[in-house]
Amino acid sequence: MAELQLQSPGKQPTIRDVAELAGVATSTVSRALSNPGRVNHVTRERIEEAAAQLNYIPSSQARGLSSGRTQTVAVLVPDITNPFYFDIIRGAQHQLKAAGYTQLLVDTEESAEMEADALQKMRRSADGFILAASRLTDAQLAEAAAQQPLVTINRAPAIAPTVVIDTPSAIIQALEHLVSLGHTRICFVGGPATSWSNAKRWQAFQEETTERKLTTFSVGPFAPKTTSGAAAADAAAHTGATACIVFNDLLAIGMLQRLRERGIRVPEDMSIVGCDDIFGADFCNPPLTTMASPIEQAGRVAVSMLLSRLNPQYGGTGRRLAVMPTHLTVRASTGAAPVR
Amino acid sequence: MAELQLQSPGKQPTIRDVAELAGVATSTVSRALSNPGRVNHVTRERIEEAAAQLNYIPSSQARGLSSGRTQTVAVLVPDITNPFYFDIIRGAQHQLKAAGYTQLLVDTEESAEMEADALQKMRRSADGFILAASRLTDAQLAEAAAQQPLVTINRAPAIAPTVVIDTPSAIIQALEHLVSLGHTRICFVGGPATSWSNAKRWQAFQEETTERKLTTFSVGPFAPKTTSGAAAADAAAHTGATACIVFNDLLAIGMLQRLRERGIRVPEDMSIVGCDDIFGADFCNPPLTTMASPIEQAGRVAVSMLLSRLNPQYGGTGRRLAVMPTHLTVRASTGAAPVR
DNA sequence: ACATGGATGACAAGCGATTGCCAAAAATTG
DNA sequence: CAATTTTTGGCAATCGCTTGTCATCCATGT
Repeated sequence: MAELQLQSPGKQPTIRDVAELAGVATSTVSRALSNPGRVNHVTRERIEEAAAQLNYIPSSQARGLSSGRTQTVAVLVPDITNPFYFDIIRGAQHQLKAAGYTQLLVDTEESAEMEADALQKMRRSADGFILAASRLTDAQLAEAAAQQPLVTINRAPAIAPTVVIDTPSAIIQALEHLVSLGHTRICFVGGPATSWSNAKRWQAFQEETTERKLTTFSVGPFAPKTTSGAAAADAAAHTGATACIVFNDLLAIGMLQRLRERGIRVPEDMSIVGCDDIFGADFCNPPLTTMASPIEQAGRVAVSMLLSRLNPQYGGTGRRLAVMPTHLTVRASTGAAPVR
Repeated sequence: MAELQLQSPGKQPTIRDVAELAGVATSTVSRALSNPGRVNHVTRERIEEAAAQLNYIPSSQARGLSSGRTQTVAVLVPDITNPFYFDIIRGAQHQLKAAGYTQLLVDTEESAEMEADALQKMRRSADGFILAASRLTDAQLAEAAAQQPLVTINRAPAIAPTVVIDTPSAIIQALEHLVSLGHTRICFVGGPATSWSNAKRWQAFQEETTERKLTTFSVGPFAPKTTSGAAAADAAAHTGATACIVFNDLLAIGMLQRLRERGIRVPEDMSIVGCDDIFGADFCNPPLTTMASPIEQAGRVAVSMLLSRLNPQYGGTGRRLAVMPTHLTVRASTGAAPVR
């Protein structure tokens, strides 16, 4: 492929070269390429042949300049190294590529400011945004949503179209599981204060434990990283709880390590339930009981929602909310409550 | 910030609006913004003020169209969900952002074809490319390198500027470690056939084991995923080796799981050494002895090399090769050879 | 006070595509 | 076969910015 690359490397063929070779006007080439059906079948074939021969690739810059669209979607995640997000990233990437879009990945480093900044700086260069676990305030988010098309993941609906992972219901499953194992003193280990998911999980935890008349504790907030696990483990152990429901797997895995160091056995002395079922949850020690969800699918759905908004002609339901189901995956980090 | 957003949402301010507000020509605005020093201090301030007031962001499209540069670099990785790469991605992202560039992330899904395709399709939209663990043949790579600026990571030098992680020397360290533990029958568990790193590691393994007169085996190739670990573990166990040096941590972690299932104890019956020290290597069971390297730094260095090529005026050494040091991190997956 | 040179900033020509408009050609109809 | 409709494809304006060219202006040296 690409054998007759005789032009000097720097010179890319333009639409004019193609038009000349095919013996038509540039506008015809443009239409043949981006709006087939508007051009004669034979002519189009001739044009496509010429384009292929020249190894012509339209300049997305020029295309964007005149059409106003960039065929690009920016995906903002708080932490690129958090395995939770790369399933989202991959899901989004798949769906975007299928639709001929390019993905712009931005790591906002858990900072609302960087997030707002990226949103602002890229508003010209992206047709739309996917905000995964946005750290923005409701007001900031509303403002951003007013300026450009965006879809959020794990964020309050109503402000913008959103894909939520139904962790509250997973919390209930987790509590049921723990109660059935005899636990009555349960601790919630909280994630970032600005995380909407965290708030929802905490809320579900409170409601459910109150109803079941369980003794509860809570510690946190902690950064959602394994390195915060030590502090979280110490705090949780100090409460006297026999089981913990942890904001996410990263934190839970960090706790596992610390508890082991301290000689607190999991699950004999303390049961741990994580959330997300990320890469690593199945091979840590002990393997983590966790609330699993179709994260990659969440990424795909978010993109679909965004694209149907960007290209209303393709139809699409235009729904503003998608809820992803979750289920508890029981592994070895939960067990019967210790006898007192 | 951005309080007087009175324009209708769709209409972005252009350079003309800024020029008008500041009372100068558009060209002056352009120069003031992208080439300060070419414009009077006071005038520039006035322009900057006007720009800020209008919340003006230059269109990267238009800018790219006339300048020929896109201020964008594409980073191609074989598998976005492989933790090894996200350190590279993050390193690259940091360095790119610092230089005012945008990162385009592409997951080539371990496919040489997708890689070549992306390289081709994006040649107009990116100023340069970073190819992490390229799966291209030497010929394809040479062709690509002739068409556009690119830097490879973990790929033969000479064809293009490269950042290599010095795993061969790490292999030697690993062998030394295993020999000192009494192992004499060692198996190399190979990664993808198209991986240059794999070839280099295998070569180093062979040379060193020959010199030390060790009994060696090799199995593979295997896909670098935990799911391939089962097959790899079975094959390795079958050889009768007492220790394995595994292409990467992903595969090694997969093997760990399988060996456990089969009742083969690690490290009592079999020692395992991984490579890369990825996320998870420290908390798997048992924690993995592995060859660690500054992966994020590799990403940063690759970007630096690329940028100094794209912007020769900024100087930069223009070196074509950077070697990242590695060292063995001993954890619990290696131990004394079993007594026969 | 005059010539000189360096800053400064206005003008206008592109960059490579898209797209509205319209004329020519082809297909359809009565 | 003429009249009408539908297709087809060319012209040229336009998108927002960069940049080469050149006139103007001011500070400097003599």
